Amino acid sequence: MPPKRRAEMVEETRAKLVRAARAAFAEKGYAAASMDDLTAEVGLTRGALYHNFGDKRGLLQAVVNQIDEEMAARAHAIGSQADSAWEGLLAEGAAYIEMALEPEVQRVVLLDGPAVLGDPSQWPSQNSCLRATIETVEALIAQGVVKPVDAEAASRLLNGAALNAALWIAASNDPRAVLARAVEAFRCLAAGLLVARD
Amino acid sequence: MPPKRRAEMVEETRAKLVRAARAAFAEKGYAAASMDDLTAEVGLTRGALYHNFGDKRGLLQAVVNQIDEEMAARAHAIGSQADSAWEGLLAEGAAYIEMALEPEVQRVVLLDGPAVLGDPSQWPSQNSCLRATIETVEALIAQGVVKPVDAEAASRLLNGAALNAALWIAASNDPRAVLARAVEAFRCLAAGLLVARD
DNA sequence: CAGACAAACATACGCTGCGTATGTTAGTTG
DNA sequence: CAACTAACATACGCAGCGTATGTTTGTCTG
Repeated sequence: MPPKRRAEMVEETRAKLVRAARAAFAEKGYAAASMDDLTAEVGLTRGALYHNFGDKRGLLQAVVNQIDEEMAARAHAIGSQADSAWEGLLAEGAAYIEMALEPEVQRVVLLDGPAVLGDPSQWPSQNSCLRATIETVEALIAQGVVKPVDAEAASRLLNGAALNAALWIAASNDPRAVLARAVEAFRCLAAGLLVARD
Repeated sequence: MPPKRRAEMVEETRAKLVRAARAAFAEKGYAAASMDDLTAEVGLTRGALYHNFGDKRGLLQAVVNQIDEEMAARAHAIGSQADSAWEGLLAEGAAYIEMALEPEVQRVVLLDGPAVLGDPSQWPSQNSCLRATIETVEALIAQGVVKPVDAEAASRLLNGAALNAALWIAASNDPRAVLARAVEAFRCLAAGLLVARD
């Protein structure tokens, strides 16, 4: 094993802290997660935490950024393999809803994130999911598939709808059934963006 | 002044606590609001709080219920004076977006509420706003104006879209301008529920 | 290559704040 | 009017965050 450089050690420490925080925040929620327990689980102390991330919020920010980027990557991968750009948008929305079913996403990104860090669109990660949706909508407008609406406004509402659907599904007794209802309603609403039909 | 009955005193105490909590939660957020300061402002101590509401969460629940009911009443009043049921739904949505601009609603009901109390639809207040929207949608379906979609699913997504729009607006530099963009996009999405157009 | 310097943590401390256990007062009932 | 209880206030313990202060280990320079 080659001797570890300083930078590598730091990166490893940060990664360990973020990994532990991800699990703790998802399981207990931000407020109930103890920084002492968190750091001890990976053989560190709070000293490492406050050195690397400033404070508890800083750690949450790092966790949120990581998850958010993973979500955007997954959503984009799913959306890009659809037959048409329009179907891509719908698939992207459905994927977003499904991802939000994971406790990590739900608890950390959708519930505690906004409450502790404020409006998601102001986050450093710039809410990757939102940006991806905006680009897709803009492309659809350019293709003449979607009406020349405000792409950002439409994307934000679409994402908001998907987000709320996810909360609904997660709290339900029969997630699979509710998921189907939510996706159907999502497709229906999104159709409002299309140019005249029939 | 007639001698105050015991029940009246209790009701007055509860009202004072809820009023103080509303202000404190809206201004500082749930986590940063101190129960000591809160109660002292209305000449009480934490003893009164834990006796009447059980714990800090209980107080938040009471505050949320109160605001939620006020919102539903306002939205219903606005929606019911529209020319048609369809315009009523749109007006209701717009009203919901506008109400969410108030710090009280935004901070307490939309951010801290879900994070601390969990999914809003599981709240004792049953999320009055959602119920109102569902009823409106069901009526529109019965009238043949809206496609026979899942009323609950559609209502939840509509509300979610409005909610997200509100967060966006509140964080923007030019709320009035963004409000207009959001309402326009909302009308556009909602149109997806209509039966065939043109 | 030795000494200085700073980064990367660990340790120790204080303070805030929640919840609870225990008092105290005032109203209600038999 | 005496016993009882609801409605608070007071007092205490404890967890947890942030910070101030050590300590070690790498890195850089003359």
